[in-house]
Amino acid sequence: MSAASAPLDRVRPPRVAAPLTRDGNASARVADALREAIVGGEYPPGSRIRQEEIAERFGASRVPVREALKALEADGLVTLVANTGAWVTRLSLAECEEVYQTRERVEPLLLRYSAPHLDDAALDELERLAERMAETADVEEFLRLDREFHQRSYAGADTLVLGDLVRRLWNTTQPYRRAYTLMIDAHSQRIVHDEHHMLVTALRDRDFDTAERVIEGHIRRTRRLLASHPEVFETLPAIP
Amino acid sequence: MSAASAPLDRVRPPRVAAPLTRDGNASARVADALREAIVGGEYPPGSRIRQEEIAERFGASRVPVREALKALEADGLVTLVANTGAWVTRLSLAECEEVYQTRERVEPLLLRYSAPHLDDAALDELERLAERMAETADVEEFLRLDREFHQRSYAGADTLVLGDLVRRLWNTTQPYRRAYTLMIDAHSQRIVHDEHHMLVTALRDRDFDTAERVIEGHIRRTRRLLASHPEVFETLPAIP
DNA sequence: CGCTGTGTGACTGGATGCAACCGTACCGCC
DNA sequence: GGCGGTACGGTTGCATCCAGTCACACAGCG
Repeated sequence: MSAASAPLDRVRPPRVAAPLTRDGNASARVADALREAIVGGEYPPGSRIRQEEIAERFGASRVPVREALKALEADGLVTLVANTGAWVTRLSLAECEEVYQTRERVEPLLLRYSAPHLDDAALDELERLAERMAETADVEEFLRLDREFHQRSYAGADTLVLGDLVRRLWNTTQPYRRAYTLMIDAHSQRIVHDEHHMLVTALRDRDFDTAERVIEGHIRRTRRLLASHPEVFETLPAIP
Repeated sequence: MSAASAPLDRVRPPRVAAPLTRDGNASARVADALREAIVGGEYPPGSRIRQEEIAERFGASRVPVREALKALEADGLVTLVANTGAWVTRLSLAECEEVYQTRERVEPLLLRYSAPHLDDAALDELERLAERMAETADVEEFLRLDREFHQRSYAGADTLVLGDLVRRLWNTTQPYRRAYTLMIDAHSQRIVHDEHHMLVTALRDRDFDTAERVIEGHIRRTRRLLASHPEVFETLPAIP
């Protein structure tokens, strides 16, 4: 190929840095907004996504919408079929378990990256979030707090690829977490609270090995709980 | 939003299935070809990618090229900067170690999915690949065989998300694997061969725990070897 | 009454053209 | 001679237009 000659070619691009909330880029803006809408439950798994509808909704043309869909496809959030359309990715129980097993292995690593950099203020905030989770009865609030709790526990990691990976895994499974959160009883909720508390305690003690084990067990228990509610994956019954 | 009314909306899309080598889709074709070109070393990390050049090369317009770039960005292979351009993602040593540590945790899991479904023929093929690796002196051949060896060891996994994840991790680190392969000595190469052989043996014995440990150690050792050659990441010196 | 073939509608995919932005180089000024 | 401002070239980003494809529905046939 033609050797790099123009000076611009040698400019170092900024490190990927901020995958969320970019600026003047319509394509990225649509991608972020659509991702948020899907994760927020507005478009449930299996629902059709029409390019024109999205374009009109976000005040853009269909071209940036298509680019956003391509990006979200790579994220695993939507499934594209050539010449046919786009749907919000629907996971089977087996696929969801895959994601959770992956999380069991990966999130302890991310926690290991993060933990040493969490100061007392951050840990206090974690504890406060855990308390608020125990008090709320609203599902959406519970999900939001849960997500923020874990995200903050990873906030100390100045990693670039691992954080994105974990975020992707969370995003793709968010709809199912929502569905099963609706059906967990007070006892299970109590266990979640205890595990979060154990995590904070381990982090305070600078006992990172224990912290890793706690988060791993936390995810594993959730996976098993989810597997015991397969009906979550059978809504939207298979079409003939 | 408007409730799904058109019958098409309820059609179940085919499972994500084949992310590689799709058909009439120009965008996907460009993405695959460009991915292969990057992984193949034709576009080294840090090099500029001009849309028009790619479009002309693959006989397409700039629109599918941009969609392909968006997908590859989500794959972590290219880095896009708004209104500026696209570059092949360049990893720092720290980022590369992140990817390798992730692989250490994830690939044993994928192997666990795959191993039970590998029959004698598959294991024979693995052994044959390992032997050919020991014989070859060509770097590209070595890399190709190594990739195929590991890919085949995961071929039994009928997983959908994990396989893609591992493939992504391999792709993003391929250039660095190539760079350091050029500088490993006969002793290290011998160790690689032994580890591959140990893996096949464990698989033959249906000793999956050992297989997991072997693959984990294999990746860890490679990571450390790579960390001992930081000069790999200092080519293309940082621009002022 | 059930099945097959064809027509129509709607959506997606791609190409072209234009506007906006960035980086570079040149020129004037301090 | 060094520095700041400005004009230019090149590239990216987006909107519009057109062609291709798929799904659905209806008519015709067995």
